[in-house]
Amino acid sequence: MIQSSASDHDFERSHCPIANVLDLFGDKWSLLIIRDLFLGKTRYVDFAQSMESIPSNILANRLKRLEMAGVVEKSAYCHKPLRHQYDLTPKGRDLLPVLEAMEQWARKHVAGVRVFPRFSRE
Amino acid sequence: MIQSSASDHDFERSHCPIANVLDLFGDKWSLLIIRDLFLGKTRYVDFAQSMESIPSNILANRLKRLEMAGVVEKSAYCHKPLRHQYDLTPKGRDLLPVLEAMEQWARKHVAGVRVFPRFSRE
DNA sequence: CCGGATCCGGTCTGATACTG
DNA sequence: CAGTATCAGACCGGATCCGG
Repeated sequence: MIQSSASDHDFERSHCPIANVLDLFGDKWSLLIIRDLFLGKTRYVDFAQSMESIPSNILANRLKRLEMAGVVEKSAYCHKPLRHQYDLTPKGRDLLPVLEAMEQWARKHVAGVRVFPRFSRE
Repeated sequence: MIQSSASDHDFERSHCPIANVLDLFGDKWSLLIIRDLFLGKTRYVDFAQSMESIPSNILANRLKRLEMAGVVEKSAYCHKPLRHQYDLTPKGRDLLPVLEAMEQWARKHVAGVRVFPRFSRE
């Protein structure tokens, strides 16, 4: 029997917590959007202008994904003309330790990084 | 002049710590390999068999990238036949807080995750 | 102008096959 | 065992276009 049964590798993607996180945020942009949300940005253009110009289709796609994942919430803050804003949900705010850990690592190991004006912790 | 000068967006990819980390590990597999290294795996086949079969070319590519980034070290543990092993460098071991933060988040927010037998903290 | 949607070329991913 | 080769298809990034 060459095919292994499910029991002999315990950390499939679906069961491993790290893999679960990476399935949601394992790309170059998602966590940068989360970072910008922590830094107080809320509107589409704010994200688009920050972080050396993320392509607009990628931005729209990621915002949708983050919204579906329940870490970002979209709401209208103006109806005429229609304008939206994006905010972190509690689930999204719980990602702060991940960003902080990354920031610490980069501060220690990557030369020339610029330190944040501290994430607004709430 | 349509092209904007470099000075008007402060958090370019090259200066933002988060972006720096994501440039190195911002994909679905790299941090899973790091995780496996923390869990004590050292050989190519160990990685290949873990994490629901990562394609072998991707694995080879990521190992090379991680090595070039200085977080993983490759050495021969046997010369006849030639066998290699991979180990975390101190720089790589400093990624533990990132993995822990992700694990915590998944444990809280993703259903059905299986908890690690605690990363071997050294 | 704002918030995307669409199109398109190019790069990267992933599955499998193959080699030393 | 430890990768490399190949190749189709997914995804990315840049530009442009469109409705409000």
